[in-house]
Amino acid sequence: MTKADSPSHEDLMKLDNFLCFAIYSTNHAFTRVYKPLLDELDLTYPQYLVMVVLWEKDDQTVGSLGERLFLESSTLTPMLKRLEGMGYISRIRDRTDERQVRVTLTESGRALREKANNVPYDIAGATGMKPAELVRLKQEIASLRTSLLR
Amino acid sequence: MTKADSPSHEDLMKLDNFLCFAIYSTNHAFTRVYKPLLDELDLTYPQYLVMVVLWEKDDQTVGSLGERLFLESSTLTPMLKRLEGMGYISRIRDRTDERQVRVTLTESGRALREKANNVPYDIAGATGMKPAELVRLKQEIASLRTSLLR
DNA sequence: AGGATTTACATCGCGCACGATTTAATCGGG
DNA sequence: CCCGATTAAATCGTGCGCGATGTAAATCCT
Repeated sequence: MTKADSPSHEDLMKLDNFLCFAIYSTNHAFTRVYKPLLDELDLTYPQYLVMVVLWEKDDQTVGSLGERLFLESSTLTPMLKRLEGMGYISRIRDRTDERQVRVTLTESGRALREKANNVPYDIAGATGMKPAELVRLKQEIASLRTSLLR
Repeated sequence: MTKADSPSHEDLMKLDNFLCFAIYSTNHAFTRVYKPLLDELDLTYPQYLVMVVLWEKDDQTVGSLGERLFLESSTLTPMLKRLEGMGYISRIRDRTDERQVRVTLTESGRALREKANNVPYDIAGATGMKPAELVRLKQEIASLRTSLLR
């Protein structure tokens, strides 16, 4: 394929030219880099993301967590039960609207934040990218996500 | 955060500033976009990636598929058994090295390629990006993956 | 007011995905 | 030639992740 041409069909059918596969495999790579760091906190990677959302804003419903993380209640409910079992959060039905479950940090959950302080720096280091590059790439990918969900 | 500063710690702890989350959530978004297209082929998204690898080069071992896709045998073995059950591939122990399993396309597996012809175009369309942009972004993300796995 | 509809979460079944372990085959050194 | 080490898959247990479905509460509508 030359610079001026559109990719040929043969090119498009090669795995290495799939943007989705780049994303897919890089996502797995991130999970592997996070693993040893999160093992210290007894968290999985998705559980860590939930904690990040709660550290940012405590006392949210299952629905609002799902909206933030793009996850369904069928994914979150079991995850939240595990986090509750570990003592990091509590799940309580909302008094005024019993359909909703309010998720709040426990003391232990708030304390965990300090232990997790270094994680973003370690990860940023593993990317080998400069902060400004990271921000730009992140933004590009986020806007791709928006296109896909449109 | 101003243009000249490094991100503050508070910034770094916000979910929206996580490159990993952009990747994670965009990966899920891709899965959703692929779903209706792949339903026609009776394939899941990871199964489709396996088929793409085999369409590119038939007759591979479980190990080489895993190297290509960054997956372990514990993931591939059950997946390959499903694809075999659907009649798209066959799994046969290598005569000369009985430790290896050779994965080859069946006639039905090769035929499926034609039915899948339009998929890359539909996906490219859903990204809303120009071919050249797609290639550049894909390359950037692939090199990020390389850094992470180093 | 009260039945129909909508909303929020939970449950279930299925398919990844991995680490740890197991099994079987091959390789290598003495 | 044989026994220990290595290699390739498979197996097992755990945790996402989703769509379809269920359940109960809130809301809507006349």
